[in-house]
Amino acid sequence: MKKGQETKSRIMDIAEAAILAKGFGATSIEEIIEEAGITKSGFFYHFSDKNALAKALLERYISIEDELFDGLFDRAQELHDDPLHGFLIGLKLLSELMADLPNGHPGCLIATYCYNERLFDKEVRELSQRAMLSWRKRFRKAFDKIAEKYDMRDDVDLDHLADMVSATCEGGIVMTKTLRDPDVLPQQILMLRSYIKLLFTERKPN
Amino acid sequence: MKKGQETKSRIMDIAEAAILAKGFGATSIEEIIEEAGITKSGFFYHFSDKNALAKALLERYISIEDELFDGLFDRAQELHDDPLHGFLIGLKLLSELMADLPNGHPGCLIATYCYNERLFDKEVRELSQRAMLSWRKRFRKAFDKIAEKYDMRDDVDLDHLADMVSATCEGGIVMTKTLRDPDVLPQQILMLRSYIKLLFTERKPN
DNA sequence: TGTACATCAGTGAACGCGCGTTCACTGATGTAC
DNA sequence: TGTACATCAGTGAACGCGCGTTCACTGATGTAC
Repeated sequence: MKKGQETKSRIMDIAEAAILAKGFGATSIEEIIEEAGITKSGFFYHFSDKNALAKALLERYISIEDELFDGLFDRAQELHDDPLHGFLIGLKLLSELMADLPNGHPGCLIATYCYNERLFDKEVRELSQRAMLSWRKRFRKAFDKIAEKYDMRDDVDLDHLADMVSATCEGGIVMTKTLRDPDVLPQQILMLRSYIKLLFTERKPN
Repeated sequence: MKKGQETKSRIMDIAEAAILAKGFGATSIEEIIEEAGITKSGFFYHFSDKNALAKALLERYISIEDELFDGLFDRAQELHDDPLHGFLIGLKLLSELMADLPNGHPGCLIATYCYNERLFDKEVRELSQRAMLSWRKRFRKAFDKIAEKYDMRDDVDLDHLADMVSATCEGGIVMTKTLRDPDVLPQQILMLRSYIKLLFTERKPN
């Protein structure tokens, strides 16, 4: 990586950690550059203003998260070609990944941003929104495939079921952070897994 | 209500709304007093410093939320004396209550605080933690009663199940705020209801 | 290989504004006798 | 009922600090000929 890019991503790492712990408005450029070991003008060389930092962080966060989901559920599907069992394995892998974070999940950038919405311009807010909708679509696709093969014990909307994946992660993260207990998030993911296991039932051959 | 108390709670209303939309650090005393129509010294007459405001807001939020849960699930239990069906009615009522908020849920103060943790002293952080644990205990009690009468289709820990109520609310709120869609939170509560309905199954008479 | 120029990755100093907090004060209301 | 005093619910002015942003600049590296 070129020197400029290396500095830029270091700024972003520091900023992200600070924002997840104090919110965007309470995170000053001053403290970021102090930790990064550059001057304030150095910061403004990389970001035109503070909002540009917010946008860059969110874009990076979303693409990392997308890649993570891609890799995880693709790999799970390789381990078991049945759509339901593949998805259940995916959730197990996700739970294990979250359990492996030594100090618990540091927080979801989209959640902080939603509790800081008034600070951002329309562009950033729409970026969050699009990401949430893309995750709905992603999981909806998986549930469509499952529903082709399995009957459902309860008549629930598959979009709502898809949203449950994001909601469980967001809720689990808030609880893990509040309780300072790294286990809550992975356990909540396993609770979601339990629901999906119960919800879908082998289709009777007709 | 005496005049001082009336002003104090007006300050708190304005502050809470601002904090849920911008975070604690980005909410200035200046903007609060402007909206409240008092001077800055008037603010400091009611709160010794900004942290005292944070603490007062959290205490009020927790006690309101506690009363809400008490009222709701007590009433639900009156409507159906079976512990499972009473609880399912409670979740339905909760979902309807959330659906009735015209602009969607404004946000959970505990969630903002967890994403602003570095800004608060130990006292405030422990207050959040205790509230979360008390909700776990509250719902755990309800599930214990249900589990006395019903078998479970899946062997899950009842503390984790109890946590699922808070996690669903927190996750649903984050999604509702991010998507600007008031329906997501109530629907997620109904998804939780669907899980609980499937999880518990009539005990065979022995 | 040498030179001229362009781009990269910053530095240093200054700016004006708004922030949280303090302090001496004041007018209105309540209470004791 | 009148008076003295205490408490309540604030006001007004001032403070020093840190914030985001701008601007003219610079040394190191890369590229063209």
